[in-house]
Amino acid sequence: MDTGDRLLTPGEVAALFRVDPKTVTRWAAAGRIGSIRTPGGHRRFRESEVRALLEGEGMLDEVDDMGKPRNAGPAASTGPGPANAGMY
Amino acid sequence: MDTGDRLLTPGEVAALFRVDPKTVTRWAAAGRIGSIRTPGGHRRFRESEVRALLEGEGMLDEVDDMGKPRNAGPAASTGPGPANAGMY
DNA sequence: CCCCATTAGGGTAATTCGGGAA
DNA sequence: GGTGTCCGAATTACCCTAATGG
Repeated sequence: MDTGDRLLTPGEVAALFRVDPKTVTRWAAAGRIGSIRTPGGHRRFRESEVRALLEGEGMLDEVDDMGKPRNAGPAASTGPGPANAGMY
Repeated sequence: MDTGDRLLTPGEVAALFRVDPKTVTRWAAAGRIGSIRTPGGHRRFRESEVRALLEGEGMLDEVDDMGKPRNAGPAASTGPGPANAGMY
């Protein structure tokens, strides 16, 4: 099923994370986030991947104690998946 | 669905509370406030949650319960949003 | 074809992180 | 128990100009 592979621009991702578009570009350059390059060299990011990152991206299954239930995280799409997470 | 709240940087939250950014970081580490991490490891806080904390609406019960929990809710994480405990 | 907003790239300053000690 | 400050290191933000996208 479609994971919602809508492509987002660096500016969109930057607004979601409250960071500078340049920072998003740096993440892609560092391989922290999957990126698709246009023939011209510009980057595009997958909406599903960005969303997973925002939510805490976890492959951890965790339920809420209050509020509403939340379905499991979406399967990775075409990216290398959980390439790297947590490296400081 | 979307809370539609902006994300604040530790410095912003620190200025709101008149405390050190380091203190805000400790609150997040202690799970007293929800936090979203950037792929780089930096923290972002929800404007709505910070506002609620400033108003004092975050916790309606902070009486003596250090030894016997009553029903004060098991320390939700992000509050209105999906729970996600940061950890890396 | 031209127009305008956004993005890429490099470089430098400011902020944040993490742990430890006051 | 909680907060403010120190340190080194990493990450992020803003400066610029040129190219890409629509």
